[in-house]
Amino acid sequence: METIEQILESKNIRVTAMRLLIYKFLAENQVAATLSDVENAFEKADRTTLYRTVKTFVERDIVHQIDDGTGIVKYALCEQNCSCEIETDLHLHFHCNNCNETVCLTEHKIPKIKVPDGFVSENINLVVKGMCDKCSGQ
Amino acid sequence: METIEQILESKNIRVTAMRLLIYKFLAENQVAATLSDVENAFEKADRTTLYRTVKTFVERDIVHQIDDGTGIVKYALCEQNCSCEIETDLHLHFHCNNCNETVCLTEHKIPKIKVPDGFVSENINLVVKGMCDKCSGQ
DNA sequence: AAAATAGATGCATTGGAAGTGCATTATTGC
DNA sequence: GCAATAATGCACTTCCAATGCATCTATTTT
Ligand SMILES: [Mn+2]
Ligand SMILES: [Mn+2]
Ligand SMILES: [Zn+2]
Ligand SMILES: [Zn+2]
Repeated sequence: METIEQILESKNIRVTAMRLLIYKFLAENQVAATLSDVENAFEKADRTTLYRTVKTFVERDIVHQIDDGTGIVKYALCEQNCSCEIETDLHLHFHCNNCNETVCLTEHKIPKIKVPDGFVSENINLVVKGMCDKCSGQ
Repeated sequence: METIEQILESKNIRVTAMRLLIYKFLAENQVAATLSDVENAFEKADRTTLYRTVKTFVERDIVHQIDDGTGIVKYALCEQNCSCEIETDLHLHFHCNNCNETVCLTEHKIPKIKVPDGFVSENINLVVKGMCDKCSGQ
């Protein structure tokens, strides 16, 4: 079991108090978080610091960015050993139109998608919208 | 062959000069257009009018809104008889990371996607990112 | 240890895009 | 033509992303 410190260091991210806190926040959160969510969790911290911290995490592939169609970017921790590139890392995301929460369905990989001749697929974003388990009442 | 006037009227959209122009612009455009694209095409028109015209088109299901992950909404005409809802209308979109253009791949329908128990799928957004045919050099 | 360097954080400000309230103009139905 | 209704235009607001620069902190070098 790697500690958070080790995870950060393995990605050449300097360990700071703030970064540890933000990492923990994302780790404890079951749903993808917006920057505002992070802000609300750390009211004393500066918005820019939070913004840049999360951005660093994304650049170093320990957090992935989710575009669920709401127009507001959401963030979630990557799985261990995720490279954020290989096809096997691509999972689908579910956005609940009722509670507005977005979750990673990491077990649900994205199926092979055919594209026309001449097009080269490098990445795939798949978002399913509807009613989440909590909101559908079962 | 329906005229544009007939298409608008069939969806209870009043025919105005501006709306005809915007419709034609979208029809001639092979790639999905941002609001800025529309603005640039009609510099004399007011931004709000363009915004609300496109919005009306979306609400009446003659234009669909595309969220390709760039953070900027894009618009494209729906196909004839599109309801924007039925599963058979859902096609995939391709976003080129090189030229930044997004195109509808209307022939490529979105495959069935399984979601976990309790989740109810109502809509699916599938965007493939990579290199388009023009940019890949073939 | 002190100095030098690099990196992180905080504050102020900017920019872009979406959205709205309200006055004016055009269109429609009578 | 007149009244009602819808479309358009202008001004303004809100929201989030992003950046320049000063300051503080940690690391490295001497
Ligand atoms: Mn995810
Ligand atoms: Mn499309
Ligand atoms: Zn929900
Ligand atoms: Zn291209």
